[in-house]
Amino acid sequence: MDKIQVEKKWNQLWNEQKVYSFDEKDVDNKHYVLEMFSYPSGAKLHIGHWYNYGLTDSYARYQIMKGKNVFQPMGFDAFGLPAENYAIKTGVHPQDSTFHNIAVMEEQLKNIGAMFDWDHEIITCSPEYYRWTQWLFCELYKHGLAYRKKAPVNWCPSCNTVLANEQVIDGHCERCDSQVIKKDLTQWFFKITAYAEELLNDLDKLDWPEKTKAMQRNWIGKSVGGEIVFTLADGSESFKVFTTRADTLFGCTYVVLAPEHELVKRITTAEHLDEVNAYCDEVAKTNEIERLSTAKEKTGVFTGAYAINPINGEKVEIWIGDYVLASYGTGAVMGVPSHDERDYKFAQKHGLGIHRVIKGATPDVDDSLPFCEYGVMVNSGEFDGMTSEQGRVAVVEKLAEKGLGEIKTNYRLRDWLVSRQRYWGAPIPVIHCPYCGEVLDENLPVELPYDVEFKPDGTSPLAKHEKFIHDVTCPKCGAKATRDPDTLDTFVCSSWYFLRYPDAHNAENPWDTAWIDKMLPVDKYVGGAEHACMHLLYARFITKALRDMGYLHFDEPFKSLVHQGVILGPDGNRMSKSHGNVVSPDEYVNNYGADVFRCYLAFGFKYTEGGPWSDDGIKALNKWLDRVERFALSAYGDYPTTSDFGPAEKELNRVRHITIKAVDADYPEFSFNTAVARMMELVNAISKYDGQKVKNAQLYRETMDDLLKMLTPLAPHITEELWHQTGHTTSIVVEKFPVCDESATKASEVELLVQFNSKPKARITVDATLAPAEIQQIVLADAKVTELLNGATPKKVIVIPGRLVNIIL
RNA sequence: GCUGGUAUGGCGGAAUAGGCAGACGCAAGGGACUUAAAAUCCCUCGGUAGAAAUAUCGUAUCGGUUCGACCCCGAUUACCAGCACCA
Repeated sequence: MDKIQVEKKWNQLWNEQKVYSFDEKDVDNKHYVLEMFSYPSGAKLHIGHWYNYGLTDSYARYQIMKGKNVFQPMGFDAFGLPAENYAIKTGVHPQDSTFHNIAVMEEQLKNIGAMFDWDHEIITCSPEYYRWTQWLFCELYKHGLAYRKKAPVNWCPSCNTVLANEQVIDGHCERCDSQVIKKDLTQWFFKITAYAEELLNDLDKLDWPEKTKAMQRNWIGKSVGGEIVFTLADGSESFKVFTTRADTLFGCTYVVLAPEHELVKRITTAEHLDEVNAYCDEVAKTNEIERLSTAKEKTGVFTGAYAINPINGEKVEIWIGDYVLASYGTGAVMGVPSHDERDYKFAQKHGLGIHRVIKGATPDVDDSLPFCEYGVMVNSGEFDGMTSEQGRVAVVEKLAEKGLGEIKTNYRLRDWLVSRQRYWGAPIPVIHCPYCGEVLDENLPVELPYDVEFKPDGTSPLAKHEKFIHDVTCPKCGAKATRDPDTLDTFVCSSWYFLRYPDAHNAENPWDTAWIDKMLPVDKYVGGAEHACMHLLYARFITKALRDMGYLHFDEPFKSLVHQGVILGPDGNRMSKSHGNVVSPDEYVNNYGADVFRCYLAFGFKYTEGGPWSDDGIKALNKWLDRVERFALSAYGDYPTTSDFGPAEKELNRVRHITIKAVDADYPEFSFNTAVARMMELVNAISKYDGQKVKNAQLYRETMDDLLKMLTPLAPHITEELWHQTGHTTSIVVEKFPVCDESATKASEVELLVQFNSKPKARITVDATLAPAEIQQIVLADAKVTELLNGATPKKVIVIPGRLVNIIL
């Protein structure tokens, strides 16, 4: 068969007849399968697209055959920096290049032969979509979850533009390689931290890869400790430190404030002023990457001021040091050199005191300093003898009595910075009024103007657009006002797209609540692991926020998640232009067809692992599919038939049903490689019996039908062609998956391994239905076994029916 | 450093629940068919010893539990990924 022609033919027919469109009436039986949508780049589909979309489609096709009403939409995450950079370089407008790329990519995606429901397609850069992204922003704002504050951002001094975190590679600009600096700008944030606790707790409910859940837990970084109040020695002011080790408080010999701490300016003594100012200036200049480097020496300077340790009244020096982060906890820490690695180094360098207050709980614990484990409190007054676990609570509680401490939970998670000084994104729907301040513009969409200039001069094209920025009045008071010049992070667009798909053409609302309550959550979500702490976390947050606003009534967007592995270049490195190891699927698809290519991706890798690309096996899959074709045609050809059902027929039938059982278990697990292997075994069995021993054409044909059905999720075009060539008139796509006949899978006799002291010694074939006691009797009576026993009496006999008999002497 | 993961032939990878390690395929070697090639079909294919039957070793390393361990437990090593001065 000419696979390329066949694929064209069926693809077209399926699309015309909408063989597999979602049935909205049968929503109770829905199965929402979603692949992460992609950015419409100018390049063609790469192997990763095929791997994700092709094989997830196989999963979806399997679910259809199992009777599920599958919803599998597709769309484009179409805003983003590459199109804008392309515009700066070539002058081609992002809107033009993006829609062109989308048209090209749609065609390519259709070639895969996936059953995407294009009627529900969404494109995030179209005003019909982004008006609702802007609506989302407004809703978050109204509910206190969007706010503006001054914050440091990544700034490339050479490109004169703000960079996203992902564009900063080891502290350098990914485009021009110059060092990125920090710049303070007023930015919009989403208050994801309000959901930190729920985002953490609900992970337990999810059928997600453990490593992804672990990454999110890590990212959220919950830490339970205490806030402790230190008062200045002169009694004028106080400040708090956060610690998880209040049990070490008696060992505190100094405190350190972040250089940005608001107290620094007021408490520094005249004598130390120059030094402190110089240090703060220096810190402001160093970039964040350098500052956060663990390798860097712990620097700091003394402010000249003193504070009182509230637990014992001791006077301790107040230092500033750049290893203390202003943005975490209280921006101040206590220094306990005896029980903290960093504090120890800091104290040694600056000649600060070291008092041991924790002893190892057992004598054999290493007593060298710093001792950072939990132990038993010593030199701690009334707390002596308490364990660290008890003490870290007891000390805070004691202080709480005097109002000098409280139990406190901190999270590492920060609020989500969503402003971008870019053009190609959804405009932030806010108007700045000189009288009313920031005011939402709810006349949506706030459309991106088309006629903008792309110059890398540091100002976003939007900010320079006179009409967009200034031709606006305040919705509240009507005064002349200005628009917010920034656009939203593209992750905002992708944080809710799965909610829009089921109701993609709703012009009045972002969605119908009753409808998406039925359609969601997504039953199977498939995409790359690199989104663990970005998209997957944002989407969960937005879902929970919308739930609390009443727009939907479920807690989590993605019930079950699978990460496809990464297909690497043949050299084992990630495919990239700079490595020169990019393999294009086109050549293979053009030579062998989409089905062969998909089958090879299925067979050659463990799906969740991926691995280096190698095309050694692709010919083998081509050959194998040809083989399937030959057998299918021979079964339905001029085949001599009888109604015999002898041993050969029984055996073929057995393999057939074992295969059905195995493949039926493999597909839902994304275990495509073993599914193919099992089907190859069935073909081998057919080959073994074909035309020689099996004379029963009905069995042969039924077996062949089952094989084609099992194979159709992976090779839909070829199997559809064979299905029709063998006289069927329905579409195989909507056939039911074969059902395993358990009774047929059992052989009447089994070969058991006989072991002596766990070493294999003999093989005995017995009736498969025998009970262990009967097996033991037969085995011990066997001639070979009696010979090997040589008169000895076994101490013990272990019988595993269907497997082995182990005789212990 | 922390967290998670991985480690099985020449290669990609199997192994339900602790029960015959290496399924399935690739590569390699041999053979049939053919003038020849392609295609197809058959056989061999973890190491060592042996003509063979067979013996023996073997799932990163070391140890343990068990009649029996790729699988469970303890320690170690290497690699991959994410986070990384989070007090």
